[in-house]
Amino acid sequence: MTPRTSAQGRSTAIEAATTSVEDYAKTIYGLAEWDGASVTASALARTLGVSNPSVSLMMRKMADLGLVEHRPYAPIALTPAGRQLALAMVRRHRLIETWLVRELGYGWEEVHEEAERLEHAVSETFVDRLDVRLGHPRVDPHGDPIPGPDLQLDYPETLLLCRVPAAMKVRLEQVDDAVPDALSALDTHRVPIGAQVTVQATDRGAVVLTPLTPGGQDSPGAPPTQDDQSAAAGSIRLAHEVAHAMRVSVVR
Amino acid sequence: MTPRTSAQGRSTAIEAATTSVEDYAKTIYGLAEWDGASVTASALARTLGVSNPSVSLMMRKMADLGLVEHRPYAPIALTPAGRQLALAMVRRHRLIETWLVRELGYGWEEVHEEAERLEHAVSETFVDRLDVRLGHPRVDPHGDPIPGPDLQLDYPETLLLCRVPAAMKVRLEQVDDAVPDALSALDTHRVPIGAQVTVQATDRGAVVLTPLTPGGQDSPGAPPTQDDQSAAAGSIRLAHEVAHAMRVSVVR
DNA sequence: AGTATGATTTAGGCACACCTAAAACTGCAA
DNA sequence: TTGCAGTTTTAGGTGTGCCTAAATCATACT
Repeated sequence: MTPRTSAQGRSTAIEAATTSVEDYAKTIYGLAEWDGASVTASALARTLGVSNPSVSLMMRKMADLGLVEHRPYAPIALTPAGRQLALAMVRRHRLIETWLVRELGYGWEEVHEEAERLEHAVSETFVDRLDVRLGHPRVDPHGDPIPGPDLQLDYPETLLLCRVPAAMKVRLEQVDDAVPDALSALDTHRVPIGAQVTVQATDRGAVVLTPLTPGGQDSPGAPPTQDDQSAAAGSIRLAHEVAHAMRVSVVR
Repeated sequence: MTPRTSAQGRSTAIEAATTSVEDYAKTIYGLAEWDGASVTASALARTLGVSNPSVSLMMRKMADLGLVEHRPYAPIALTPAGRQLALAMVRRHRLIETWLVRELGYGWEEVHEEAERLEHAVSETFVDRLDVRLGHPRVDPHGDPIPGPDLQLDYPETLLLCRVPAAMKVRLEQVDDAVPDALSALDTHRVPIGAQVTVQATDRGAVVLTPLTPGGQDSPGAPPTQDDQSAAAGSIRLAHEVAHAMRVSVVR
């Protein structure tokens, strides 16, 4: 897609961002935010589904644009401008997802792909009006916090579920909408965002847990399904990949 | 934008359409539909804001894709597949515009640009759900008919306003949403879609007319503005360009 | 018929974003 | 300390879509 053309070109670099640049910024931010680790070129390549050389070239370009800090062979970090861009994209993405679920009847597992395309096509005006219409939501359907119009983002203190020690009582706060397996796991075990669970055991990243708030939001008409063995036993096993896609807060 | 990737690749050429191809198809269709004339390469270039050679190259590509009929130096016509693609884009565009006006508080003069970008980003699923939510509207806020899910399009028999002979009584049916001057002319003179007018005189495409249904949909609180001279006299002059952007039906 | 005028196509380039293959660098370990 | 394995960058190439400049075609007019 061509660069975003705006009436008043205030932030130069951010206005000049192409679809690709927007995706890179968002992904760098996501990796840093989610894992709290330093972002390597190859992690970025893996996440974006492109080759390492492509990342290398793009990092040079984005460094020239003043969006990333990057000395050769060193890890990658966003500059303040880059973080601005990333947060703007996150805001778009999460508002769009909220809208798709609330008003267009999408399931929470369907919205990611659609939002991924739409976020590059909408104007600032659009985002602001959507925000008003939705009543300035603070989190999206996956529990992910939505940056405000000033791009400020406040979120509760959370841990990656895969890093929670055994025997801890926690509340499910967020799921990564880009990991379908995580979404479907929560769906099939009827564990909604906000549910409390106890971590029973951990096994090299994989997690076994028990729901405390029973049944979640079982729809009134639907009888409890008996066809799920682990749910029947009250104990759920999540693969590392899946547990890595969830964030929880500690319950005192 | 990259080609539209679909789960089941049924119509090959249509699924492989890039944003540019979609725009070309839509524009060719628009020129043919609106004017009823044969579409030349340079008219296409002018409308799309690209150079003639670009059109030439793209026509070869779209001919290879089976979307247009084009022998060198001859006018351009869509194939049935090309028409399908164009109608699908028109459907998207008009449904999105309807939604922006109805639910996001956009003015009818703001929606074109936004829809122009969104129409390339949304999925078929999105369009269908939007259609349902809006209650299967048959026309958009500019009076333009919206193709159904089967891409069938039925519209009333209309004339370009700039071709209406003098002394004829007509009803305003459609405005071209891509012509801001036409939209603002109707706004300032308070002539809504559906209004009846008499064509007073024509002057090489320019048109002078008198409203018959007075006042249009004046908002109750707003007193009739006195600051418009021609409207006060009950007689409105539209430049050719503007009159060419409107379609009317004959009132018996 | 002959030519000028405008429409159209070919030729040659540029920017973006991606790729594979090969070279260069880093840092850990024998 | 030297070597090796993995990471990262450079080199060279592809596809899309656009551009300007130059050649070609079609036609309308003298």
